[in-house]
Amino acid sequence: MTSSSDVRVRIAPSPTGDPHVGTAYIALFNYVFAKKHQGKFVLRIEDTDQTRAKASSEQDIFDSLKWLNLNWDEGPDCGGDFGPYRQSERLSIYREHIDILLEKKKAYRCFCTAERLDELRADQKSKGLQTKYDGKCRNLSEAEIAEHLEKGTPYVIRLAMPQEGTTSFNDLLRGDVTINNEQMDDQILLKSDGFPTYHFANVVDDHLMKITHVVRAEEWISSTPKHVRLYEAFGWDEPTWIHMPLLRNKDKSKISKRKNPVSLGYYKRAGILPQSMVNFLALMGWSFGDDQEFFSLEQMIEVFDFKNVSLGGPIFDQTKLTWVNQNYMHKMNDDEFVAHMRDEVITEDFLRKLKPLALERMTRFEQFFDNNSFFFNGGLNYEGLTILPKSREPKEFRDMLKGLLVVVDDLYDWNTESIGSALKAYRESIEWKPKDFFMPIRLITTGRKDSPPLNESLELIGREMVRYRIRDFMTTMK
RNA sequence: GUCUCCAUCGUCUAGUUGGCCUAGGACACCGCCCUUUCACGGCGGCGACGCGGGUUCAAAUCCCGCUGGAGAUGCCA
Repeated sequence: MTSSSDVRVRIAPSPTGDPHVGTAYIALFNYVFAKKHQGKFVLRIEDTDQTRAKASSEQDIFDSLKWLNLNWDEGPDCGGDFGPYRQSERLSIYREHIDILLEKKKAYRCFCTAERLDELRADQKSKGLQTKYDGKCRNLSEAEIAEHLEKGTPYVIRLAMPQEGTTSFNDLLRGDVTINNEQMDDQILLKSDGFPTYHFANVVDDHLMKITHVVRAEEWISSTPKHVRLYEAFGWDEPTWIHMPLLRNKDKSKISKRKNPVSLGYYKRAGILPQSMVNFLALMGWSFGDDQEFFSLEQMIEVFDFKNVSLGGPIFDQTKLTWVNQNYMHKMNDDEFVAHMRDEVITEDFLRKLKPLALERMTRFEQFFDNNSFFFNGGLNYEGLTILPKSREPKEFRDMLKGLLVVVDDLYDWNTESIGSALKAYRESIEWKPKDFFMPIRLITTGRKDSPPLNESLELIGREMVRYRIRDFMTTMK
């Protein structure tokens, strides 16, 4: 029996984009559980995907979590006894642990090419079979392995899963979960670029960082048996597994940016107070008891118990979030209101960015708010505006906007130059006249024809709000 | 397709050891009141145990099946 002060939990976001509301959701429950038991809350950055990791995103994660007051005890910025806390800085640790498994014959080198695996998968799929590695490299002779290594054939390391029997684990919220081992794939642990996969890095790090409770989202349930087998291969004790429900879109699918704003930055920009967000997130799948809907982080910690978690995936409904926020807003005193307007809404930083766009279009300062309201607003009102170009059908206009959303999503950096070149490239690819293309975008994102230069405006409005307005407009055109 | 998880009002949920549930609260919506307008606030209304079998004196609550939803099935996490 461990004493409660031994509790150690973590969140492990990957720095691949705007900090996600789902990250905050899981962070909240980890944080509250840690505080409840006087334990430690660890922040670990999972930057093992070289193709997707984005440098600025790590700082954004820090900022977002701090904004919500979900402060961590150990992490890349503040250190701790079990660092480093950035997976890209732990490569040698993973190497050592791979060697242990190789030595124990629990893992093996796989020299199969990506092409072969694609074909294998396609073949299995066409036959209605489960897709899974066929074990070709599982029993290579020492000589064959040596030959491949000699030639420098790229390879990955796979875990040798048991091929019969079952694997079970106990989830604190769901009880025992068992799967047949035939279902289990020989999970890749180390990619050919030498980086570990999530599954491997995660297990190694959780063990070395002495994580006692893995609190993560439901989407991980199906890979937990693999993790269990990994712990077993090392001879380590498993943590307690706790799989929280998944936040959902309106259509019940896993929450996603294509269907719902998911960026914490968006909600901050949209005027949601951090305590509103935390309170609302807590209401997703958990209840305070006694029908109490409003509570602080401190109050939540006081009464927290995983027993009060309900397992149905909650729909992230902005209407209720707004209502929670309204409640907190209306409680602000004069000082709080002034401070918030000054520090969060009409900030000095924003005014400085706005000045070159706004000033030359004004003859009196009284025009400031009227001219620039769309920089501060959320959704816009399109009444009285003719947005659809005369020469285009609604259907193709809609398709253009769908493509535009993808362009907005896929843009790596969000600034005047990158926006400009991306829009230009997109327009050229679909061969629309500039007028048919740019004016509707201007109208949709700013709500007016006489707004400042488009690229600059879009940068200031922000990626998330631009995406929101395009989607919002699309719903109005039915 | 296969595996796994889940299942109370449109939405978030209470219901935790079966009876006090003719299923409670909140959001949204509708109506009324307050009010020179709007908002806030107050009062009220609408509205759910997915279906079928068991077990039991008694089931939203336990068991089985079905159906439905979701996730996983990636050298993403």
